[in-house]
Amino acid sequence: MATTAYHHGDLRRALVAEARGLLAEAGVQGMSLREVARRAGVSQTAPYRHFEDRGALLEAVAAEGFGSLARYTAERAAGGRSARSRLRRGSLAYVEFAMSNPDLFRLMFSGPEFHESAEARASYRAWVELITDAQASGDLAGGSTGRKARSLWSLIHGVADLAVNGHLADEEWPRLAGAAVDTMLTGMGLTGMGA
Amino acid sequence: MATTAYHHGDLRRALVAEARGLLAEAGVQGMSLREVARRAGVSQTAPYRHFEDRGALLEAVAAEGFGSLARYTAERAAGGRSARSRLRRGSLAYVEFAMSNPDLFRLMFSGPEFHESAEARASYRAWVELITDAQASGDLAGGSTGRKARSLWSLIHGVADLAVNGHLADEEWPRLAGAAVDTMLTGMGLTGMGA
DNA sequence: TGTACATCAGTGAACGCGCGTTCACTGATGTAC
DNA sequence: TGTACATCAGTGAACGCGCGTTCACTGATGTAC
Repeated sequence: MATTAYHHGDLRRALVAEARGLLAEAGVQGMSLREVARRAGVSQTAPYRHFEDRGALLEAVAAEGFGSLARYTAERAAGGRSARSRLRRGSLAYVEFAMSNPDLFRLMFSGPEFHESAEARASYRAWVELITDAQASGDLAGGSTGRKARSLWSLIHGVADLAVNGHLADEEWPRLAGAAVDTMLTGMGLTGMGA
Repeated sequence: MATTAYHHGDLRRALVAEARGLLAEAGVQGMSLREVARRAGVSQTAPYRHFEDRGALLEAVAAEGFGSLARYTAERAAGGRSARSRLRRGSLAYVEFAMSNPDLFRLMFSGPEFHESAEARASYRAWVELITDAQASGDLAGGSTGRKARSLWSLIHGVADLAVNGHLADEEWPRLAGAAVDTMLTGMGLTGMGA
């Protein structure tokens, strides 16, 4: 069943996985449909059974990326004991994800066509939930939850994008991410300075 | 002199200008050396007299972009009457520039090879100067000027990148930019709330 | 002022490229009876 | 349980593509004497 020529079984998933790997190795340019097919052990035209064209495969990879990002940040944030700590940990995780998957991160945020997925929406919702959580605990003033979520997201996305593209030194971005998030939370009036 | 076949006179500059225009029309992918040459009214091989390869032309375009960005933000910031206002106006100008030149902005921040120019350094220095200015005026506490500059830059760069790639609604990013910068400045302890 | 020559800045033909995509096809699977 | 047939998921050859880049070249300019 694993190596039958016909009826691969889960080719769609396999193609997305190979595409993600190739993307990490060779960048968006290097992610060719033919090489992805080769790696999946399938003919060059087989992908067309599952994706309309190369762009559709890229969109699927981006969607999967948003899923991974949302899961990673949520998991890391959950380990914090205070609202501030959860926000800080989630933020740092976002940048770490970007630095670990630079080309995937670039793809995800390289145009409007890549964030029209349930996964992309979920990754935004993660920020809203962290803020809601901080407001519910009484550490953060209520109101304009969305605005606060987008402000924090913008900040940490900016750190991530600058770091990924080499504008911030390797030894600086972790400290900058923490300090900048702290500054912004303070500006929002967040109480409870505990780490 | 304008239309002599040989010895164009200022071909290098013309090529960068055409490349920037083509980039705006067709994106990075669409910016082909041959089309740039065609638009400059020159043979397809002429660009090689001035640029080692396509990548070198892209780098020149990015450098020019950083120059434009630095000039635009500095000019707009200079119109503010208080330190807070200058920081706010410079920030908004940064996002406006990105929204007016989305593909140029994407190119400029699409990899480490595009910010190794004097212009790129100057555009970062603009932030340092705005912060230094705010500290000198006594509105902002001294110390860690670079850290503060990079924090603010990260925030506004994040707003710009998210807006450019369609993650923020058209009617929201100007308000978000203003509000988020205000929040961060407040977190930094900036006094003088005047607009 | 004129001539010889080096240098500079273009030309235009040609190569090679892997790629995305279309096409008509065939082998494997599932279902109705 | 067997057979007929529809459907699904692959194959492999072929086309066309504009592109980046190399090459040997030629026309224009500047300078030494």
